[in-house]
Amino acid sequence: MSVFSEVSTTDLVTQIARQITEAIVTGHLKPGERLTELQLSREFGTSRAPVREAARLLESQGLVTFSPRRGFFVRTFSASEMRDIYELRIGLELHAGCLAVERATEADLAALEKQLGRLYGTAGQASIETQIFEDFAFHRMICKASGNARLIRVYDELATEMRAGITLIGKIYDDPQRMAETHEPIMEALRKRDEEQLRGALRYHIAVAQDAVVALFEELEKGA
Amino acid sequence: MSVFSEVSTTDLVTQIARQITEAIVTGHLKPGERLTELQLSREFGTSRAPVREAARLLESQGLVTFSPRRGFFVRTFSASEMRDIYELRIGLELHAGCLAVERATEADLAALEKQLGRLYGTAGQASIETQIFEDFAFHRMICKASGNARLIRVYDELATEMRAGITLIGKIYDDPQRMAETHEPIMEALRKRDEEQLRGALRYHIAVAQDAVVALFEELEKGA
DNA sequence: AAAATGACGATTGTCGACAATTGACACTCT
DNA sequence: AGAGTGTCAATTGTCGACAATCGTCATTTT
Repeated sequence: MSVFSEVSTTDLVTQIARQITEAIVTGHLKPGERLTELQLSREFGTSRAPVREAARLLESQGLVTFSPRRGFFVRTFSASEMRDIYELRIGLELHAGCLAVERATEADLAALEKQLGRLYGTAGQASIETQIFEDFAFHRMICKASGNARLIRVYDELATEMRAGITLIGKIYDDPQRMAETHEPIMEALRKRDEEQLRGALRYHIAVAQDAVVALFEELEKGA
Repeated sequence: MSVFSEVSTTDLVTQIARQITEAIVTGHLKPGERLTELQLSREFGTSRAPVREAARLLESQGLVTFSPRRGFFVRTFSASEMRDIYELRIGLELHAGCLAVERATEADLAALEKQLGRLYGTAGQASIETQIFEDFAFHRMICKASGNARLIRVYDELATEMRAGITLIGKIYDDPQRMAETHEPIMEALRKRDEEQLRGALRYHIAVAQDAVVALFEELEKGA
């Protein structure tokens, strides 16, 4: 048994992709903004090649768009795209929930309870980014409890898009305390392992978020 | 109005990615096989750069895996991964079906009927690749009828993985005629726009396929 | 003979360079 | 002035090259 931990071999491409992703979901890079390869490569202190590969990764992940001979741009989300994303999320998360009802271990449930506590903890003090992060973490744990690795991958992609969209408009969580409370019906259904109740609770919870986000995006489009 | 059709500007990367994908799903490139950049670039008559970018695309799509300093390999599927893929497909397609029940136009339904006819048409004469293709086309049309573009993107990714897996083992559709017939309950539910019946029919249909594929993969793993 | 070591070929990681293309601006002509 | 045209800087597409690294196989050591 080795006493040494592995030396990090994360290649440049992955590192760059991560940094760009972070910049996008935190709103540091704004939708529609152009990603100039040369400029980025200079900032990262690398050549253009790794930047291009990283950008391609993000493209297939839907975070940036690519136009031949014109380059990469931070993806813009329309209201209808956001509607689609949330609609897909409903299907995905309800499915995950049903699986979780059958498969979740006691440890999974305990972790969820703990995460719910963290949600309450964010009320009043944490930044909005932290609130968003913890909220997503809760829902991700439900997907995790489904035991389906492929499902989580899709969910993570969706989550990234949602975060990018939400950060864009900022104002979603007007009341953190209330935000945490709306998760209670979900947690309760999970405790009871009641599939039908969980489906209902999740569907309602996500639909509310969908309505809010879509409405904001429609507002945004009207203004533009 | 222009009389000229657009000149194809598909860049090298996309072309290469398509060709590699095709080679994988048709079994021309076998799982676990190494993708040597230099060799591929010579075959395509390009340099390594576009090949690398294409490979990265396929990686995030899950068709190839990437190991730093070792290169790209055609993805191998385990039985449990296949189970996850089909399990996710169930969630996805049932959700799509429910949406389709509400939203499908008469034209959508007519197209589905036509596609069902094509399924019968493949019986007896078409190659197994054609049968698989037409089968997937039918299910894709259900997703299309959901009107959710994001959902289709995920479905297409899953379909690619399923095709890659199925081609690997080859023998799934032992009786094309019967394969076509098993789609009848689905079509019937769509005609009646009966959500519950559609969910049941789809779930059963896909679960049968899942059982067959997973069993074959488990067989394969035992042998190896 | 088995295990450890060393060297070599093959392959990837990254870079800088050059041609091709784009978009914007200035210019011309009517 | 307005439409069209030409020019130019900025940027992308692609390439070939070189260093770093990995796997393999022969060699040495115990």
